[in-house]
Amino acid sequence: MNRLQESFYTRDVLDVAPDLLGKKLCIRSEDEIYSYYISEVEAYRGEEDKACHASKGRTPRTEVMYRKGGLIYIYLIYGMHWMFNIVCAEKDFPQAVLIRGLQELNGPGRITKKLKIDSSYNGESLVNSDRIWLENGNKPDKIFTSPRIGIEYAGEPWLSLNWRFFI
DNA sequence: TCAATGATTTTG
DNA sequence: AAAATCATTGAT
Repeated sequence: MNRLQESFYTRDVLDVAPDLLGKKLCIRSEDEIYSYYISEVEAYRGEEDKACHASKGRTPRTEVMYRKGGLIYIYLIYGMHWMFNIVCAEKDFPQAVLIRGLQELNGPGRITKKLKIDSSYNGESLVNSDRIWLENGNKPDKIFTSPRIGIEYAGEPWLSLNWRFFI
């Protein structure tokens, strides 16, 4: 067992996001353990980031992002897809990483469908949970960056920031 | 290129 | 109470 500890998550989201690439996402389902390498992520950082849900302030939905790093933030988009996010930074700093892709499994909505992740995981801790956690994996050879996807509504400068990281 | 589909947020 | 929003996907 090689589980990542809380100190990994409580750093700034811009440090955590690229470090997540190549890590293993492990999930227990019916007493079988499956693991997938993370290949694509995006950083969402604070209330001033117009693309981040926390930019509108603390609401029942975004409350979990204001808590300590290492928790899971789940929410439904377009009425049909669960998005899987990892909360970062210390308490009261709303930051999260959206997991957009796993090795041989691209698309944030397809991940949660395949792994059977739903709202019951919201607020769960990757440090303590017995059904989902992260382990050290392969260090990626090279990391690419680009602007984030699907946030046209946020406007500049957020639209141009290279806060998407992928292998 | 666009319909499906629903929790959350705002009053467009 | 009603309407708009939306970090997507898959089919046409």
